[in-house]
Amino acid sequence: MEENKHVTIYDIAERLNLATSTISRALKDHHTISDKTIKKVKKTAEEMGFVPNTLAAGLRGNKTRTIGVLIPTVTQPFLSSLISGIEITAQKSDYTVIIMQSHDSYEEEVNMAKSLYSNRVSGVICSLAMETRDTAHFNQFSNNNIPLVFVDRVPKGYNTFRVVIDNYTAGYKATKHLIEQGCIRIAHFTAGSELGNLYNERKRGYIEALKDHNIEVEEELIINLNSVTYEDGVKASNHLFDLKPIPDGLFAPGDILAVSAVQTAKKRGVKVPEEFKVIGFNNDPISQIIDPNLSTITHPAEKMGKAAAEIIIKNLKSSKNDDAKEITFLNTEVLARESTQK
Amino acid sequence: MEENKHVTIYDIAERLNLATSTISRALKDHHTISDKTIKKVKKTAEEMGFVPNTLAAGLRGNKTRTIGVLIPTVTQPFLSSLISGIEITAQKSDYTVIIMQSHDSYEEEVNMAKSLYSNRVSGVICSLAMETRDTAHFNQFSNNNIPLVFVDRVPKGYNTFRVVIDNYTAGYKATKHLIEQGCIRIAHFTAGSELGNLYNERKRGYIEALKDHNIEVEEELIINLNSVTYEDGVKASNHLFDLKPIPDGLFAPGDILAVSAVQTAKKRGVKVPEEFKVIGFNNDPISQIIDPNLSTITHPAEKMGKAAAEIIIKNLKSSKNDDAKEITFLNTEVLARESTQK
DNA sequence: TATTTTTACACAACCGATTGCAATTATTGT
DNA sequence: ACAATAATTGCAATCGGTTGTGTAAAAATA
Repeated sequence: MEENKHVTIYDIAERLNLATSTISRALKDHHTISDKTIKKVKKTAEEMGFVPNTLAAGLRGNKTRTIGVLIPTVTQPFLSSLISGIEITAQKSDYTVIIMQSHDSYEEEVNMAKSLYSNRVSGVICSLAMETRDTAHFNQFSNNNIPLVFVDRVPKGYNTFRVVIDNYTAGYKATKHLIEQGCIRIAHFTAGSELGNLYNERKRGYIEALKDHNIEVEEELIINLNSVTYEDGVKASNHLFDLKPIPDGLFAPGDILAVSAVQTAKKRGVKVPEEFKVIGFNNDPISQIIDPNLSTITHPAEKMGKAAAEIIIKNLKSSKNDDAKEITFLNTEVLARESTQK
Repeated sequence: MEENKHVTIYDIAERLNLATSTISRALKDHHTISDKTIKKVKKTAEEMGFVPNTLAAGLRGNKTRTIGVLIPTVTQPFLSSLISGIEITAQKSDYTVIIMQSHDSYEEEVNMAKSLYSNRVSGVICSLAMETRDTAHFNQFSNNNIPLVFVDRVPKGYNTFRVVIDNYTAGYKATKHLIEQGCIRIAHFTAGSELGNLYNERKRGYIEALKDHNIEVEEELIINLNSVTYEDGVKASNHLFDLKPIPDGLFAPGDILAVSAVQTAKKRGVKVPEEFKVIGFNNDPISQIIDPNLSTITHPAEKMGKAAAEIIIKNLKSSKNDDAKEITFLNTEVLARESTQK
């Protein structure tokens, strides 16, 4: 149990009779240091087990090479894939990732944002909490020139980078797919959230698709959920199956909801897809597990993570204060599987 | 677009005509500072939008209140729940969590460990990569008195904290359950990994359970997988169903594998659970989605995360150099669902 | 009132890497 | 051989909190 104190560049400097500045430069191949010295320093550093202190460097240079990620939770497949993408890209450029969960709480999001700022992250990637209604807590980043990228659940009217899918089009595609499979009375689950209102967009797509195909929009078939959970999905599904006649299709803006509908249908003796076709959203793992396999809309989580991280890194490199905070749209596709088969 | 420079305690000190030391102490309610001053300082800090620089504090105090988490991936349900548990506990005690993924690669694990050390994390929670065969890269933590907790996939013969389940007993229970449900020829999938060999333990439990119930252990029914993936599960399952007669039960040490077996069974016309009963492991979300619902063994991911984080935090508080690195065993249970019904 | 004890705050070093600038040494040209 | 230039390396300040120690003022005690 030896108490190795951390080895610093001072230790190396002493050993080699050089200045710390020389060590510092040698370690990063600065051109003013001779090759001989560089080799010597690196060798000694290696021998002594030197590991640079990120804090010191970060404090001095005011850059930490750290990307803060602020998301509702890590346990949703979409979000953990998002993280994965961020992390892979970050790792390539030698960035570290700090992850914080808001648990969809506004208060926690505010605290976490402050904590990220406190840690002087170089950039921030965020997907908004459900509860969040204003974005003042993100000003500390914008004001200090810390690149900020919102992903998926993004605020309106806030000038930052955004990486999203076109939820309107996706909703349209999903609904159109159901129509093409023969549905004429299509139900829809939705959920209200003002800021990161991707459900509204999907709903808009749903409605437009119906209109374009001359199908009447029935308010009774659009069910507003309190939360996007399995339980609420079951409730809503039961409600649908209580109707007479029941609808013949459902566009659920999430695979969990879709699965809850399929399972509720089974319980109530409704045959999927014969009597009731379902399309979900996200292409979560469960969509391929459930029987019948769930048709769904792809949601390129990992790609979105990569894109977001790349924006941060690129922005940090150029460091020019682009005022143009572009929006990156990633593509989505219909995955036609068993649950919407004719 | 105002360029607010970060507000520091120097700024506050100047404004109030006080020393930075006073500011620093006032902000943390040091007893040598008068209440009046404390209030004044806090108010001003608030007004000026002061956010402490974690780096500076960490550098000086050599403690960052950061917990490093080093795991194979964040996308497995077990691991993302583990993170969730860690994060919840950390947040309560005002710790930050840094997450890094090894992607089951030894090399990456070594790099990530170095990076965590470089970030001077206060503690480390790790679940080993599949590839990892030695633990030398963790010595930097032990040697420097940085608490290290291994979770789930833990190394043998390395004196650190460990939070695990009793894989042997869990394997025994799972197998016993199958026997109780009437199985007499029980197959088992396993996977080889030397260091964090939880599969070996589960297998050991499987074998002992068979022996205790006077059932012959047939090598032919124990299949060694290269990886714990859906694809390899399908292969192995097909292999089982090629046997004559086919086994009547399977203990799969992971729900993905179990699901792959159930789905392969369906494809090949084998009825689950009538002809073939299956029990999985982990209680992943998919276990409740698949039809028939999968019997499984609970794996208290979030609890394990919490336990691990608590160990770190407790250890950091007492800071006494406990040589006793206890092992925390968490409980597992059989969840009997449809896939093993008589 | 004089003296001791508290109370409240200031001073300054410190953590470890970075970097502008000065200084030294080596190299080149004439 | 000597100035001029280039190549190396050293010096010292800096980032922003933290903390041991010193000190002046206020309060308590004699």
